[in-house]
Amino acid sequence: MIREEIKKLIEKAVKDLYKKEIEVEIERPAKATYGDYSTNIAMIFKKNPQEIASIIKSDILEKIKVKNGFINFFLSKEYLQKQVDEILKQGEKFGQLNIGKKIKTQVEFISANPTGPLHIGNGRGAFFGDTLANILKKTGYKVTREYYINDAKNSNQIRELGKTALRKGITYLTKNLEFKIKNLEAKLKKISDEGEAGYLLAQNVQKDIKDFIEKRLKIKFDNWISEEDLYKKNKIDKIFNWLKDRDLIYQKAGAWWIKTSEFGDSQDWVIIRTPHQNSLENKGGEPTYLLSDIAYHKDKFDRGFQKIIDIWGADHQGHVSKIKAVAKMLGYKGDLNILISQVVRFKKGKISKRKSQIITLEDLINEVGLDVARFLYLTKSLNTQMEFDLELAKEQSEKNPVFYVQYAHARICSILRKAPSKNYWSRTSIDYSLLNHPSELGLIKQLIRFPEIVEDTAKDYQIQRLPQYAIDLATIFHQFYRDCKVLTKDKNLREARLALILATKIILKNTLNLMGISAPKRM
RNA sequence: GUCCCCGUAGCUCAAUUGGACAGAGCGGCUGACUUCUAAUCAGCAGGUUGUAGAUUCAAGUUCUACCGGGGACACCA
Repeated sequence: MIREEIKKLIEKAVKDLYKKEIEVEIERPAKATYGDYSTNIAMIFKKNPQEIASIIKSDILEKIKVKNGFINFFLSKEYLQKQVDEILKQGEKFGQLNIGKKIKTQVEFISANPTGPLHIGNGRGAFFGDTLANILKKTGYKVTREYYINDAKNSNQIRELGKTALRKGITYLTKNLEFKIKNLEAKLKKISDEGEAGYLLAQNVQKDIKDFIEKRLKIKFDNWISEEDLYKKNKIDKIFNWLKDRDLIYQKAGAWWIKTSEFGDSQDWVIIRTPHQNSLENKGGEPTYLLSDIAYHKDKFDRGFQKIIDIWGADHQGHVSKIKAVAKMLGYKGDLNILISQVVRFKKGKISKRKSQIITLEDLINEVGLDVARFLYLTKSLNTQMEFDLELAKEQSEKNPVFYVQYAHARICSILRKAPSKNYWSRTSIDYSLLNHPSELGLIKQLIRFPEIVEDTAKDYQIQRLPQYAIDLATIFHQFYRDCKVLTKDKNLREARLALILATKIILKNTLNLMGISAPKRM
């Protein structure tokens, strides 16, 4: 990557001049006129930028200029022209990095309760998680996508669902569930336990969720982990004993508490409730959600994931410090990231009254399509509270920037279809030095940013950078389209430009692929 | 009351994690289709970044105090 090369040049210059080993940050200047890359190193270390600039020499650089204390670098034409060939040579692999070094990585996301269909809030974790997993894979991590199903028979939500199934309550009653309960009527008649009934119904709901995720959202999970399974496999008992043996839990007022306060959390928490007086069980009360989640995380750690990313909804925010403390307690040495996606809110007073109050993710997809939905979510930082109403989404879908990006791709395909000779892919015969127009060079500069975008995003998880890059690339391509006719009579120029748009097509498609958005050939 | 997130153009959101003149889309207003796709391009208008201080070469970004919005503070999950 060019950024790396420039970084090394400066570090060497600083070392030669001041005998100091330092880590240099390379940035993109705010304005293209300042240069292609820049560094603020002189300001930080209070040195003369001109002095540093003057001893840097490289044939990838056309010139170096100092302005406002920044050292600005301008890439040479020859270097840029060569990059087109590089992109064609690497094809889809361009931008593939190895910063992950095949580290076993898990991204856990969505993990919605199996009590009803996914809602628009779930969409956020869904698209974010899927895209992040794509990026981590692209940067050399060995990624597993995982979905955790909260289907424990003894949990409140499943028992409540059971009540609904047994017609003892209306907590979760919706038309959809009503229908399912009717279908299960025969089986439910033989069940009296709420947990069992809830579990049966939950499995049915979960099947729909899974279908929806795979077929409509086009997200493919590697693992679907059931909480109830953790119970069946005695993982809850095991972790309890494990903690007890190590004196990490204690009994107080009839309940069992875990010593999270000794590992960075603000307090200790209950993991086994006080048994009820009339409880038939004598081994103690029921485990809380925290204990099964500890068991689940222990399971993750034991499976050897060195990097774990949990993506949770805002309502789980209070759970973060607990699990972080638990990770320390269990001696996890890997990199545990817990990302909280802020709420997706409806604009007040604009929800249509005729329909049901809950708008599902499926409603949204039906209304605007998957590509628009994904783009709509991905452009916003996870920390932003999204304001949402279906009207706005529909309105935005017609004028959505995703079409702008896809249109650039379709345009390229159209030109390629009309190209008279089909031998533009024989790279060796192309004279790249003909790509001299500012719009051509500008396009190449944007193309070679792609690996940087991927790298930065793999490091800071700021996914919104991706759609932004796609829009910028489309804009620069459209400008090129305006300025430079590809299918000219001059064969050499034509083929050089065909090579350039082919490279653009590769990068556009790569970017869209990472976001899980289609790259249409015609529009 | 304590903790977390947020407050940026009329609206929805960005801003390379402390950098250069705060940028996109939508909406508004002007222009450009005999052309490789006008789902495009060129241009104009729109801002005291919630308020007040502090830190420094440099603050939308860090710190403090307020104001406002949301979320979390269970022997729920």
